[in-house]
Amino acid sequence: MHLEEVLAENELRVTRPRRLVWDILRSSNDHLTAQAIADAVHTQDASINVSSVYRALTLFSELGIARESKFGEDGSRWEPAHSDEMIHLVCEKCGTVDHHGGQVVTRLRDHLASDHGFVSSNVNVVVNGTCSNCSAQ
Amino acid sequence: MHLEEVLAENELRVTRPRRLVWDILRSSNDHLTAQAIADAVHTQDASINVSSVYRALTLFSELGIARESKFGEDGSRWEPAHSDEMIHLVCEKCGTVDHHGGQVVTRLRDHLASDHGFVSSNVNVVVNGTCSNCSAQ
DNA sequence: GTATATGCAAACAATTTGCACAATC
DNA sequence: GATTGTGCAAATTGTTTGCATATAC
Repeated sequence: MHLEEVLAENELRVTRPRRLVWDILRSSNDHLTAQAIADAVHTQDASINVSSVYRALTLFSELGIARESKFGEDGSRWEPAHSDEMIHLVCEKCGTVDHHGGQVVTRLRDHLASDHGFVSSNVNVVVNGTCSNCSAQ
Repeated sequence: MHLEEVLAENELRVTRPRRLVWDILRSSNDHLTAQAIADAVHTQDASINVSSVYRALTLFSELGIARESKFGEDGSRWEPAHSDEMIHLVCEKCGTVDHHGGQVVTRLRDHLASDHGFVSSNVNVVVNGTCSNCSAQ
């Protein structure tokens, strides 16, 4: 997916802050906080402000190309919007956040729609627990 | 479940703030924000401070009798910890938050444990979308 | 009576906003 | 060149904390 296109389609401009935020979002497979993104942006261009990072993230979310999840400490986490929704597995021991897409979410959506008439636009699953690594010890 | 017992078991004291916060949590079937709880507490005893509300909620969560969920605006939401975990259905049109317990969560936990070795302690599912009422219009 | 909890006010942290200037199209 | 986006600094909002006092046991 090209940022340029999405922005152009909506008559929005391609700016350096937006470019950098997007590249960082895409290249990381973690769920980054706005602050972490801002820090990463900063290593490439120290003149870019946190508020621009927030504005970019909010915009991307409205455009449907990024998603916000709330879990853990330190505020919201951000990730590029994948076509299949993600389950976040947060290990309480080592702190690792793993993701895990798949049919579980799809089945949940189907179930809610058919049996409860609830049409879901956005599913957010956060599971706290102990990952297999830490269980083994 | 009696607050008294749980507190006594842990050699903690039954105080007016804790009593009121607990009663409000139990009597509401909404997911209340700390502020909403503080407001409700205030109608009964205006001398009770927000910080005591936060302290009570944090304590209840540590004791396993309350649960924190992060969704929507205005910070975390709180509810009494039910034996079966809840799915939160947040309607984007009317703002209603419905809950919906059941096997979906249980099945998810089983799946994660058996197929991925992830032992879940706490599952939090937030689904945004349109409720049946609003879809009908 | 003693330890634990509280109220208060101040500190913190995440996020938002108004505005003059800068950069994109 | 017009308009949209940015940096900055200040405002907001949710939450936490240190400390002297009050309260439950």
